[in-house]
Amino acid sequence: MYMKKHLSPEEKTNLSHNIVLADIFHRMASCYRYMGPAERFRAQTYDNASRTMKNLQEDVSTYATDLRSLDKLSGIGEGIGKKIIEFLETGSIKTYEKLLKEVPVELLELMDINGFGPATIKTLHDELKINNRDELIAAIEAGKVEKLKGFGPGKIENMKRGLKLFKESYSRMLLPDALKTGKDILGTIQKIPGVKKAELAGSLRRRKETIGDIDIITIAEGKGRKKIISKFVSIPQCNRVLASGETKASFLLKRNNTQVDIRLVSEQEYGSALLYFTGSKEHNIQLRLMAKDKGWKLNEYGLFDEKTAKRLAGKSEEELYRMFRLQYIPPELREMRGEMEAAKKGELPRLVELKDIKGDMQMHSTWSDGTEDIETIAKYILNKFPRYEYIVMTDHSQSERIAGGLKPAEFRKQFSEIDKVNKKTGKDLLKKGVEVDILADGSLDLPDDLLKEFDWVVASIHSGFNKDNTGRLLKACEHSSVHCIGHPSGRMIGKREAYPVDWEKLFEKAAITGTAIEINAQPDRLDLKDDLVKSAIEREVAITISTDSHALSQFDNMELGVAVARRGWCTAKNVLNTRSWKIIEQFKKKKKNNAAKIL
DNA sequence: GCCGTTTTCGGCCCGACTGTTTTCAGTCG
Repeated sequence: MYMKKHLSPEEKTNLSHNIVLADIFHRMASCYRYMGPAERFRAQTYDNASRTMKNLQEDVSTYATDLRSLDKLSGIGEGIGKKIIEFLETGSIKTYEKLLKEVPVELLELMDINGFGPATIKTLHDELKINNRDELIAAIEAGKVEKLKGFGPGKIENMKRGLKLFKESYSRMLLPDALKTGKDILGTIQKIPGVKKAELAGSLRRRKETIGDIDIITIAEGKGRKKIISKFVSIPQCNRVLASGETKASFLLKRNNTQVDIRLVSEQEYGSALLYFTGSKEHNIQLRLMAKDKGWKLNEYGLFDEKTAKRLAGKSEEELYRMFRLQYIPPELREMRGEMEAAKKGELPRLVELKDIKGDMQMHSTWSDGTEDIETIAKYILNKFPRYEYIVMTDHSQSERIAGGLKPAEFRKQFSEIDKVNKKTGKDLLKKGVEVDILADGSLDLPDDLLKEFDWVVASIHSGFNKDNTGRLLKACEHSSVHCIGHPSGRMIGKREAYPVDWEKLFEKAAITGTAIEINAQPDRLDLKDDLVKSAIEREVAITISTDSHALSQFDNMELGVAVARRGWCTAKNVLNTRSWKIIEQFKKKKKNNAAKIL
């Protein structure tokens, strides 16, 4: 029996058991799904267990004192509980190893691509002996697939699209995964004796939505460097060493073979190294051109006079930007989207920060498809996010049957539940909201008289992506009770492309009607994306940042939403939920008046 | 494999959409 009572702080912050188990259970689910309809319920069970693992607050080993405590977790019973314990004790699961012999793992990965289900993959495997992506691509090109029954041109087109998206996202991690991994490695490295300072650089520091590799800059002087490098490449997360020299090391991570590059620099060089390795490449090229123009030279070691080779700057990024007579440019803006010009004029925005956020504008409870009840959520927020003044409960409306969407009468019941919890906690934290479906014709999924009763109405498209989405969204904006458009583009990063929308028209309409546009902070959505956020606020559209949480652990995703807002040049002023609820009430009032004028 | 004021068996969200068909299978959420 796995017995562990006390965990070191290091173990507590290491979440990788959860991530690995979530991955294994997901693959087991795919195996069972592949085996056919008879196993579909087992498959679903494993997918549930996978989700539970992903959403756990603490490492699963803290729960795994015995089977009974594991059993309390939702979707974990005797069978899966035993497998978790087996994994913690031995590092593997026999049933899983056995399944992998029956179903090639590469086939399972195909199942994660949009348009590929178990039946499609089984046919491809059985009829054409296809085992992986490359063989599938070859078979499509050779015209073999189109000869199969049920594989018409439309389906093949769809498959090609899915494959293309998959290929693009294949080698990149989603931002939150990369952040977690990066911080984990950073923590390990900071503990190595002789490391004075260490910081994440690269696209991770710029908070791009997907991350290819992890860059870390560290300060370490002189003699001890060699020793430090050898410690670097022997940290437990390291799988294979690619390079290991005097000033830098590269290795692949055990978990997913992501590359990690580490640079050692002196204190004098730190700022220029950080600047250089943070990028973007285009931003750096621009800076180097400016340096050259002034008779200087800029590289990762510092800023130098070209003739005398005298060091002019390099200790900090601030110092370097000052030399160029530029405002300090935050990493999120270094994408050559006008930041140089703005910094020259001193017109860079003061970007919104996580601490500015006063509330969360979208979340789901057990009333629809969330995992926690309203009271649990309220208490959690009061404890974990004491600075929040309000959170808006926005369960699904009736059309979203699969997500347990609520009928009008049920929303009214939920209203009194919300009142009850607010009374009980003595705080006016919870607001009555809804994520109402925008139907195919642009009408809403709930009657107008009910919509008027909500404190906050988010309108979202969930189906019928090939309809006139622009028209539907414009119509939703024109509705006097709609305060915000939820996950406006409908994209799922690496899985589903955004549906086509005429963004100019939408932003114009949102600005005129006074409808807010959401930045949805779900890791695979990050929707609206950064460049569109920038064009939205240029047209003076109000932005909200929401986690769209379905579990307690997801409230932390606010950090990601704020990162997108920052990459989209948002100040606190652009973001509605940096304001008090009183101001939001004023926003709503204006919206109502505007909509009345238009209609 | 999980779950249980229909509890140890027998269910397990179910409708929309798409592309293939010409009444349906597969996929998605």
